[in-house]
Amino acid sequence: MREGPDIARIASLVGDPARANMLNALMGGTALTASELALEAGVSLPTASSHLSKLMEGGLLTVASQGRHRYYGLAGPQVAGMIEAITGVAEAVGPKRVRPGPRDGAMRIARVCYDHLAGERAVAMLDRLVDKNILVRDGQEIRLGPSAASHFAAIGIDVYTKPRRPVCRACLDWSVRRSHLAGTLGAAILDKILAEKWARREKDSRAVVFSPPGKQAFERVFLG
Amino acid sequence: MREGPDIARIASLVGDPARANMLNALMGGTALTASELALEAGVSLPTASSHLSKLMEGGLLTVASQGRHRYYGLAGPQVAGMIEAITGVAEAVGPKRVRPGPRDGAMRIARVCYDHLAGERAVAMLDRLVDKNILVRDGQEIRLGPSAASHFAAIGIDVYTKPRRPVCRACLDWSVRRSHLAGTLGAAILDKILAEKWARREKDSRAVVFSPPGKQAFERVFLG
DNA sequence: CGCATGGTTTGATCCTCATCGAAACATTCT
DNA sequence: AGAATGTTTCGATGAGGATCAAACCATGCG
Repeated sequence: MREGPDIARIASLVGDPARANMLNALMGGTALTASELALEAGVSLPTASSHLSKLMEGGLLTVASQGRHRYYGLAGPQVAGMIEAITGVAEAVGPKRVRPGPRDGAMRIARVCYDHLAGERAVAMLDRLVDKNILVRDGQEIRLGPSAASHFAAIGIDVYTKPRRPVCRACLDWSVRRSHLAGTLGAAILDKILAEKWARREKDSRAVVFSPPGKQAFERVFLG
Repeated sequence: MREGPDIARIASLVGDPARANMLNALMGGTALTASELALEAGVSLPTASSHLSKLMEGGLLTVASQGRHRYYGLAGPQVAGMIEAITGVAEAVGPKRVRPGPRDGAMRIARVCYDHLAGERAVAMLDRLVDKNILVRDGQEIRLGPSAASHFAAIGIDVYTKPRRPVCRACLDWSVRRSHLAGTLGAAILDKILAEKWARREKDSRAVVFSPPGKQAFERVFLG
């Protein structure tokens, strides 16, 4: 009956279906209002509000009040990583995989993980960037290589403008069980992909689907 | 109200204090009997049995019957990784850190993570092994370097005898937020450390405490 | 065999917590 | 100011599930 950090408290927060749905929705990276989350979770507004305050108190969420809207978002990358880890286990032990459906395939290839790209394509990208010595792995940390600044500047990404969070971080991928790129650079790359319309977010899903020309452009820039 | 893998189901399994205590105990790596786990969780035997069957059904545990004993253990490294991830969040958001006590410090330095060593000392070891090119990072995977076989053979660890699991794996450390070494090699090294009596398991804890000469020996072999 | 020990099943109890309707509060728009 | 929309609080209801005592299996020992 030893006592460590209160793991049961955190897990039970995620353990309610309504709250799990909310967190899943927030894994999309965009902050959502209480009403949107209520809809997402399939519960009434008061119920959702109650859940949200519990998640807030548990430190899993942050909120930004803008006028009469309150935008809820995940508290940070660590929380996102935890959700991914739980998802991985659920995926592995879940015998309920009745419909591996097309959307599921799309998720494996590319999806949003909090604020950056995940999935096979993202894993391949990080591998290639490390191969080309543009990024350098240093344990769990990832550092910028000598040619990083010029390389990313060439495609319109300034790696020095957002000093708050670490620029690069590794994030474990639940579908491939390898790392992909997180941090501000990861976020900037996802922005770029969406801004250039190389890919679009699937409606009501974390899946990211590339158009054929978009896929080519992505491969030319990041896998070439 | 999209439906992914059943994350709430898994999280709610971990979300009960009794079950969380059991899982925590099993993070020590050794399989335990139902009675031991009941004691660990602070509940009666029937209650524990009920919890254990739930965890089994959820796919988080495996059991091995030996005579009239039933030894329960974690289902695999992925489950262990999930627990570590949840622990990390609980640690981060937990304002309840009333007593950072000495045992907590020992845990940060070195502890057992399922079947291998974790903590600052383990992170330092992996860094050094990679620096010396004995191991080679390849994304989340870790491969053996050219001199690996001879290097480990010299200290009595045969890296080719256990082909079932991957030899090396990276595992994210919750206290340092960097990777340490898992896989069969990680397990073999922990075995070595305990066999040579360089360190001993703290009673009723995951902490691993090195004796002064043991620490020197460890540093000579793995950090030299 | 019969007895002890480890483990599970059953049944009953109790309590937490998810849920929603109604009302209160807040903010923005007209 | 008043209406409309977004959000939280309050109160009551209900269901799920954690708990243990007692009875029930199973294995090992003499």
